[in-house]
Formats: sequence, structure tokens, C-alpha cells
Amino acid sequence: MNRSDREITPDGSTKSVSITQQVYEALRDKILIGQMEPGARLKVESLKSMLDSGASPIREALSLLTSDQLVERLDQRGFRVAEVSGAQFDEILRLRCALEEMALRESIARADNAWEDRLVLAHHRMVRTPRENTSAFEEQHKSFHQELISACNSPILVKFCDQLYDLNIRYRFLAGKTKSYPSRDVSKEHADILAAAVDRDADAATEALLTHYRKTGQFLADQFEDHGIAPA
Amino acid sequence: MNRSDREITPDGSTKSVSITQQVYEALRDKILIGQMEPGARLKVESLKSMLDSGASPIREALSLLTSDQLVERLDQRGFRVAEVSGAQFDEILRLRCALEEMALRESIARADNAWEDRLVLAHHRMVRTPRENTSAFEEQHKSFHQELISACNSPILVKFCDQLYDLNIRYRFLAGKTKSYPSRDVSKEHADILAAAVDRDADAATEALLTHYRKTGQFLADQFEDHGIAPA
DNA sequence: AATTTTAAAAATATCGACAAATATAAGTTT
DNA sequence: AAACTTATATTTGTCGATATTTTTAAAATT
Repeated sequence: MNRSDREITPDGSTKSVSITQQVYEALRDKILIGQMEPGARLKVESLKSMLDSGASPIREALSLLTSDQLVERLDQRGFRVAEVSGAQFDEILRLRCALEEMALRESIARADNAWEDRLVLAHHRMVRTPRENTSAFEEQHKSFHQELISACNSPILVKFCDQLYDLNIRYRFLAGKTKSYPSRDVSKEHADILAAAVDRDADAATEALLTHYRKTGQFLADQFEDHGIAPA
Repeated sequence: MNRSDREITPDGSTKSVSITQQVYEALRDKILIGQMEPGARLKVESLKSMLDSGASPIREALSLLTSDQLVERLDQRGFRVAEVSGAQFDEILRLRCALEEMALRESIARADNAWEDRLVLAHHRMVRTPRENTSAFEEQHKSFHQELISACNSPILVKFCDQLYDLNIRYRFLAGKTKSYPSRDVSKEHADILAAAVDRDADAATEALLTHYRKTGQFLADQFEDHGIAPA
């Protein structure tokens, strides 16, 4: 990587992106999709060659990931990929339900047409992205959930939800690429959330959202037993 | 600073603490107490001489503070102290009330004697520390509030509360060193919280805690007008 | 044989120097 | 005089080298 790498912004212009940023995103993705296993040591030397950069950007990126709770730091003894546990999975699920309920209710209370438009658009983009294209679908799926709470007028809360979303993703990948959700229509769950939100029906939207999370949670927890993660 | 600086651990042994860690804490304190003003640029060169260290630990510490939302990063244009606003102050207050209520109720539900002991001890240490000794009192005050929620069995939630606590501290210092809280007995508020918690009375404890936060919030918001922070 | 000591190897944390980018100031044109 | 260029000065972001610390392995001691 070198700093002349450029990124295309939505308005067509280009701006340089720091290597730190690139390393941060690359590393985060690898951890989220499970390419770097929980507990694995993150040696700066290895990462240097793997990501083709110097030590400084790597250390900075690792510092950021530490705050995201995706990496653990042992003072004077380096970094390692954060561990996972059934207990943490439960905690994440519980917290997400609590925080997203707050955020969603507030978002609906402050809803305007611009928000409704963004939401419909995000949903449509998710629907038209084939599930097989995992990374593209994940991106759209995340956007949809972000838009839902985007009108809550509470940036810190949004940040917390975002962090929990990422922490949760790891467990989805850890559960393994299962063919499809049996006896479950995820698309309908999303459509229900959207419909209730557009209706400004806070109770129904919250109900639909939390059901969506809890169903996914239950499904994943069942998978974990086959993947060495003990239930809480 | 040099890496031979050592820190005495509770058990009497010493262990070396990385410069990054020292820089992180020094910088965080300076930001929290308002010694580095909101919006001020954080030039690595200046910080190098101020803190007597190299650029790497400074950058790493700044990266960590970015995640704490105490520092803002502008890609390719360095770091600066995060801005403050009446709106953010309100957001922090609202979020603290919501999250700490969750955490406190769960903590009380899971309470055991060890927790009760830690809590009584933390309260006593706070009481015996003179308010004039600001930094020592702040430390004990923070410990007391941490112990309150320490039994909630939700490390991520605790971390969020901790972050919000620090964000809030800044506003306390920004409001200025006011002689004393008029018509308010803060010590009694703390005692009430402690008593309700020891009684395992979740409703009373929550009530006392949130009242404590809201009274402080109202008091601070009144001060802000004299310090250039517009109400939300 | 288990523990402690010593020595070598590996890895982390840090520094100082440099290249790339941004901000500032001076000069030029409209 | 305002707006655009150009040149200069800062400052950021990055790299490669080095000093410290931790880990591993071997040797010595109990």
C-alpha cells in the first residue's frame, strides 16, 4: 500500500486516503469475516508483509480496533484478535435490542420525508443485491439498519449501535456459511420493519426489529454448538 | 518520558508501562479538565516536546482518543480536540440516564455481598477525600459510580457508561470551578443512592441516581450560558 | 527430576529522518 | 480590490533502524 492510492467519493472527485485508514478497514474486515481467528496473535512484522505497509499505520489501526473491541492489547506483549464467547454473543444481542429500540423510537418520533426516502432507498438496494454476493449484500444490509435509526438525533447512540452491529457480524460468520435460514423468511422480516417504519408505527416497528434480531440470535446460537462456542 | 518509567501495582511489584499508555492518560486528562480547549489543534510536533516522547506513541494515543470521541481526526489534516455543544451535553445526559438505569437495575438484580462491600468501601473512600483535592476526589467519585453498575455482568455496557462518564466530566470542568452547589446537598444524594443500593431497592436506587444526574445536568446547563455554550 | 539461572532469539515499542500533502504568503492577473 | 497562480513553509503520514522487553531454549543447581 502506498499513500497515492485514491478513493472515489460519491461526487466523482478523488481524495487520498491514509494508509492507516486502509489498513484499519482491511484488518477489520478480516477479523469480522473470521479470516483472522479469535485469539490469534497479530504480529506487526507479519502484518507488515501481509498488508504491505510500515509499522506505524499498522499500530495505529490496531489501536483503533482495540477501542472497537475487535482487538485486545496486552501492554508490552502486542495485540491479538479479541476472543468470542457465548456470553458475549448474548450480551451483544441484549444490548442491541435495548439500544436500537431507543434509537428507533426516537428516529420514528423525529421522522420526516427525507428519512423515509433514505429508508426506502436503502431497503430497495438491499433487496436487489443478490445474497450470494456476500460482501455487497452485507454492506447494503448494514446501511438499511443504519438508516432506520439515522433520524434519532443522537450521534453517540448511533455510534454504539454501529459498534454492536460489527461485533455481532463476527458471530454470524463464525456460525458458518449455512445454506439458508430454514422456515424463515428474512426478506419478509425486513419488509415488515420497513412498512411499520414508513407508517410511523413505533410499536410495530420496534416489535418487528427486535423479533428480527431475536430470531437471528436464536438461529445463530443453535449453530454455535457445532462450532465450539459454548452457550452462555 | 522514557520507557523505564515504572508504575507500582497494588501488590507492591512494579511493571513497565508503555509510553503510549502514559501519553494517552496525560492527554486524556488534559482534555477532560479543559487544559486543552475544544477545537484546539493537536500538532504532533508540539505534543512531542510537551510530553517528551516520539511521534509514534503520540499518534497511537491520539488514535485511541479518537475512538473515545475526545479527539477528532481529519484525514491528512491531523487531530484536534473534539468540540463541545449544548446539544451533545444533553445527549450525554439522556444516554447516561438510559444506560446507567439498565446497568444499575441489572447490577442490583445480581447483587451479592462482595458487590455490597465494594460499594460501601468506594463510597467511604469518596466521602473521606476532601473535595478541594479535585483530582483525588474525581478519581474516587468515578470509582463509586463504576462500582454501582459493576455487578451488571455486561462488560460492553460498562464500557459505554465509562465513556459517557468521561465525556460528561469535560462539561463539568467547562462549567468552571464554581464555589459550591447552591441549595443542594450532593453528599446526601450519594448517600441516598448507596442506601437504596444496599437495600437492593432497584426503583429507589434508580430514582436517586437519575435525580442526581439530572440535578447536576440542570446546574451545569445553567452555568454554560456564561461560558459560551449555547443550550440545545 | 524439578527448579532456578543464564544465554540467545524473537517481538514489541520507540525514535529520528524523509516524502507527501496541506496551509500560508507573495506575486500576478482579471 | 477580488480572484487566481505560484512559491514557500508547515505539518502530516510513513518508513527503516534501534533499543527494550518478553519469550524460548539451554545449562546449571538443588
